[in-house]
Parts: sequence; structure tokens; C-alpha cells
Amino acid sequence: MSRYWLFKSEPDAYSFEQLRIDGSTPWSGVRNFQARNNMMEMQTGDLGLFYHSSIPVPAAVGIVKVVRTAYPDFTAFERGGEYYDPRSTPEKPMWMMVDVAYVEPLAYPVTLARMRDEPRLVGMALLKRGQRLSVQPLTPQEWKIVRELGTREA
DNA sequence: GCCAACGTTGGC
DNA sequence: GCCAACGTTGGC
Repeated sequence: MSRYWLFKSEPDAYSFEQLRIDGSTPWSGVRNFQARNNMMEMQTGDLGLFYHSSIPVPAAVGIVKVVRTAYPDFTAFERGGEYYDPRSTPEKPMWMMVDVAYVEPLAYPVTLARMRDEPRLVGMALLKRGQRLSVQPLTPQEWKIVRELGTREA
């Protein structure tokens, strides 16, 4: 049973455009247990939304696909690196990541404001007050609705 | 095991 | 730049 996900990224750090150029990328640097656990549930072929956060108009901008299931996040092993965490070792990794691949952009980015305005999306994790989870599950309905919104102008 | 302090996220 | 919300840390 394939599932749907939402991947948050600050475009200044890593943008959907960069993913288009790279083709695929390890989703490294996640240091939150809930987000990690979500990644550990992913299967290859699962689809997701790529969401740009911390910008003037936050929005879901594209579609991605999981192309490799969870494996140890090597950035946790990089001494001196931004994501180094000595509690995680190759023998006993604490942090995991998946690989995600570029699929296609949404014809029209679906802004956070537009999602908030959509009654059928009430209940979506992203819209909950104070939520900060960088990797979130989407229900099939939420996936379908956002994709549909992305096919037409607001 | 509790919980206050702290750091980070992210919309506004 | 502000600050509410929340996860994590660490003293006890």
C-alpha cells in the first residue's frame, strides 16, 4: 500500500529547482524523531509534495518520489559538519534518511494560504497550529486535493 | 520520571 | 525581526 508524504524545505537551503537539477537527493539532516520515524515507514514509489517553507509565500511546489528506503544519515557521522551528532555511529545509527527523486512541478504552486482556505483540507497536519514537523504523512484525500488545486489557478 | 529551561521552527 | 509553539535536554 503506497502512501503519501510532505517534505518541507527552505528553498535557500535546498529548493525544488535544485532537486530538478540533481534528479534525486538524500533527504539528510533530519534531526527529529517523528520525522525520522515517518521516513522509516516510506517505501520506494511513495509519492510526496515538496513544500517550500520560511519564505514570504510558503507553498507546495512540486511532486517527488521516494526512490530509496531509509538508511543511515551519513551527515550525522561528519565530525565538524553542521549535522554531526556523536550519538549516531555507523554501527548504531540514530538518524536515517531516504532518497527522493524529482517527478514534476505543480502547474500552479499551492500556497499555504490556499490550503487554509480549502475546507476539505481542514485537519491536514501542515495546517495545524504550531506544527513544525519537516516530514509529514498525507492522507490519500489530502494528496488528491492538493494535486487537483495545483492544476488550476487560485 | 518530572518539568523548567533552552533552542529551533516557521508564519506573520 | 518577533514570538508562539513545541521538541529536547538535563538537573533533581
